[in-house]
Amino acid sequence: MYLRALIGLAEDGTTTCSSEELAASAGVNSAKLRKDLSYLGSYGTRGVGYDVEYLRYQIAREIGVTHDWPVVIVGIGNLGHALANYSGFRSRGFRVVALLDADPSRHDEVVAGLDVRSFEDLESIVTEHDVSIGVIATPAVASQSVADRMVAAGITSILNFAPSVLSVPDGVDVRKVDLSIELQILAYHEQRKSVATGTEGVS
Amino acid sequence: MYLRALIGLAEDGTTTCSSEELAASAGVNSAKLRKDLSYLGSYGTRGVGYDVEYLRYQIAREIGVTHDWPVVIVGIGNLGHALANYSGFRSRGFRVVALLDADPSRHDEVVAGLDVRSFEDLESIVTEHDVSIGVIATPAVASQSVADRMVAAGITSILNFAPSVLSVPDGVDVRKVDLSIELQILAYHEQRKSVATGTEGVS
DNA sequence: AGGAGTTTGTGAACGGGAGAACAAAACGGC
DNA sequence: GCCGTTTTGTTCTCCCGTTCACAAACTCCT
Ligand SMILES: NC(=O)c1ccc[n+]([C@@H]2O[C@H](COP(=O)([O-])OP(=O)(O)OC[C@H]3O[C@@H](n4cnc5c(N)ncnc54)[C@H](O)[C@@H]3O)[C@@H](O)[C@H]2O)c1
Ligand SMILES: NC(=O)c1ccc[n+]([C@@H]2O[C@H](COP(=O)([O-])OP(=O)(O)OC[C@H]3O[C@@H](n4cnc5c(N)ncnc54)[C@H](O)[C@@H]3O)[C@@H](O)[C@H]2O)c1
Repeated sequence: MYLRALIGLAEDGTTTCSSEELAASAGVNSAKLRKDLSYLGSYGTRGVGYDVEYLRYQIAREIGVTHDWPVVIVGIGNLGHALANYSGFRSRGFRVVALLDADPSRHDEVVAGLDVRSFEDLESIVTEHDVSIGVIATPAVASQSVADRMVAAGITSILNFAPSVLSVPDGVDVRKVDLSIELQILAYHEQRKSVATGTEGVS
Repeated sequence: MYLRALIGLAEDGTTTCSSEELAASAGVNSAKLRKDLSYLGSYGTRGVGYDVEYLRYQIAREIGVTHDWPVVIVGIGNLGHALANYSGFRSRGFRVVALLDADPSRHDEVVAGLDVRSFEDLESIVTEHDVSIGVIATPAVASQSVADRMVAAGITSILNFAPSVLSVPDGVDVRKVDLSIELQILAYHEQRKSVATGTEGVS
């Protein structure tokens, strides 16, 4: 988030910023920001602040987005299409190298300039492009088997959009994005608001 | 997540489960599960476990998904289409009542059985359907102005997919889903793996 | 009826993130 | 060259979520 805020500041022509300004752009407390940055090193100047371009590079280097990461997306349905068409990944250091789907009727399609290919091609694509990050956008029932194949093919980081709990060997990272849960959390707070005001009490 | 795990167990015909089983389904520690459930009440039976159907209802009641929540989606581009077409929201207690977009050329379209309507209709739709939850799937530059309009119209919970920091009045909840950040976190861990093994050291 | 075996609910310990506060360091003016 | 001002880097404290561990409670078998 700090990296994104710095890119925004750089685009606005800002060359230097204080922890206070940067924290405001990122939506956090300035003490937290300074502490977070201190884990990377002492890249600021006391009395002055941080050099936007310099700090931007240091953070990018630390999180490993100085070079592009190849990514494969499996499951080119509603969500897979959106992800494939999303330009933001490219500009943030990720390059979608392949779109895979188990349904042969999808293999004719070209999405975002890429052929949708057979899931069977996973291993060869991973080897060819040295892919370590995979995105799962299949239905929940298929997600575990897709994850297993990914791991066997050599992928060691998985972003899972299916509402499922994946089990993977040690050394493989999984992050889950669960949109229904996000809405449910909002609904929970909404309900508490209405109960508090008595607008919509549930018997 | 517990609710989802319970629904899965119920579909499998399980009528009773222990904290250990349910925790495994949800991917958490069993002590944590028991403590979490204890905040809702004592719905288990010692020596036996939890009644799946009963606990399912109790959790659903607590988080407020016993009745449907109306939702509006603003920004019917790549992501908005996917969200509108997603059937999982409906089955988890959410009903998309309107799709809004600022671009008039999109207003002809019908997505998932709903007309794409003008963003100007926001206020009347919110009032008519008593909507309290809004989803923002517009570009980042538009997200703050969309959020402001939503809040003015009476929406008090926002799910934001744009990579932006929204500022809203007290009493309004915002949750942010940031897919690029998720990938960056995976890339960071990937980089650390390669540095550790010396495969891909960065000078 | 009573004891063995299970499983929940919860008190206590632990760990870590977040914020307040302040010393150290850099800059600028004179 | 020195002092006041600004802002970072870091320490200390607080608070909250997670986990362990165990007593209480329930079932089943004899
Ligand atoms: N669409 C959304 O906005 C949305 C929102 C939240 C969560 N999700 C989740 O994301 C996942 C995808 O959603 P969707 O709406 O795109 O579904 P979808 O049905 O439109 O697409 C799923 C795609 O996966 C492919 N597939 C199925 N099994 C496969 C396998 N074993 N290997 C490879 N490909 C396979 C199908 O052919 C299909 O093209 C689901 O798990 C869903 O719950 C989607
Ligand atoms: N597509 C993805 O998979 C993806 C992934 C991560 C994040 N995002 C984020 O989600 C957002 C949407 O992404 P997208 O790919 O769907 O973009 P998109 O450009 O395809 O769609 C954006 C839509 O918003 C509409 N819009 C613009 N300004 C508006 C306004 N003021 N009011 C109402 N509607 C307005 C546009 O007409 C367009 O239809 C972006 O912020 C993007 O960064 C998308």
